Amino acid sequence: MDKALKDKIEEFKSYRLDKPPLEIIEHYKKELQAIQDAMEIIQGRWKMSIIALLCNGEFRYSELEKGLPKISPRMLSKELKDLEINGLVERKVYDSIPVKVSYKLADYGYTLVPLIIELTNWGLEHRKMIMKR
Amino acid sequence: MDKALKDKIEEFKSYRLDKPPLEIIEHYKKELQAIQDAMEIIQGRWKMSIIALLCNGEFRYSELEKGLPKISPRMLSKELKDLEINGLVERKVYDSIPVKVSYKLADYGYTLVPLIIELTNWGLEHRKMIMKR
DNA sequence: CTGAATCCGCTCGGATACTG
DNA sequence: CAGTATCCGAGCGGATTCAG
Repeated sequence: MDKALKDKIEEFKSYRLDKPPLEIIEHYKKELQAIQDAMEIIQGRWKMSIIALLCNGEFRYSELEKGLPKISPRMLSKELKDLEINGLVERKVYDSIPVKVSYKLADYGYTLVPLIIELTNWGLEHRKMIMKR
Repeated sequence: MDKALKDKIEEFKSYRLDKPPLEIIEHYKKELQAIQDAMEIIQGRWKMSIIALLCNGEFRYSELEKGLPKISPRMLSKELKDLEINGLVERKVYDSIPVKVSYKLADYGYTLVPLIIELTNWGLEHRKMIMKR
């Protein structure tokens, strides 16, 4: 682990509440609830991947299938529906033949961008770490 | 939605790759993989909550149970084991009577702090949004 | 092309009881 | 106190087939 990271970790540790455990639990209740709320939305193997793709533009159903090579149509359609219900994704149907459907991030979906960025960064670093071992 | 947020969203949109979908998929492959790696680790209803608590100090098993009122002992012990295997959490046993076991974040666990922060922020905002509706 | 329908195994996660 | 053991249901998620 390099020094910059070690410093960073020390900085993080300094954020700690530094109280008896039961007091921490009491003071931290609201934040903990927030985390559980957030996790409920982004739960599932595919949701964040779909959102991350859509951060970069508009995609058709079949394009999303290409971007997520291992997803089954059942899952893709289910996850998209979930995301639409939660107001994160917008679905648009073009009345052409054959039918064309495109998905894009709703404005509300863009509020997840900072999270996506952190997730990506951590995932990249994590992979590096695993490779080293 | 307030103006500051709208501006933020516009800023995010400007990050977009702005290429044909299939090219985006190609260029974005590595990041997408990173997201899936990360999600695999933090997957599950309780993992991030446990890590978030441990960001604030050291907790005993029974204290964690108090902090996560709805978790069953089976889940708590399983999730803690997962986190330990992934090098995120450290487990320490004190040979007293009765036995005392404490859990704390490993250094590697602290690398998740930025993610926790974003998750918390988004969860708090999301809750506000839901309330308004 | 964009899914919906069906079937099925597996794991997640809860409830309860029990142990060193 | 810190878990383990056992049982169970619900839903995740894959594979395949079919429809508009």
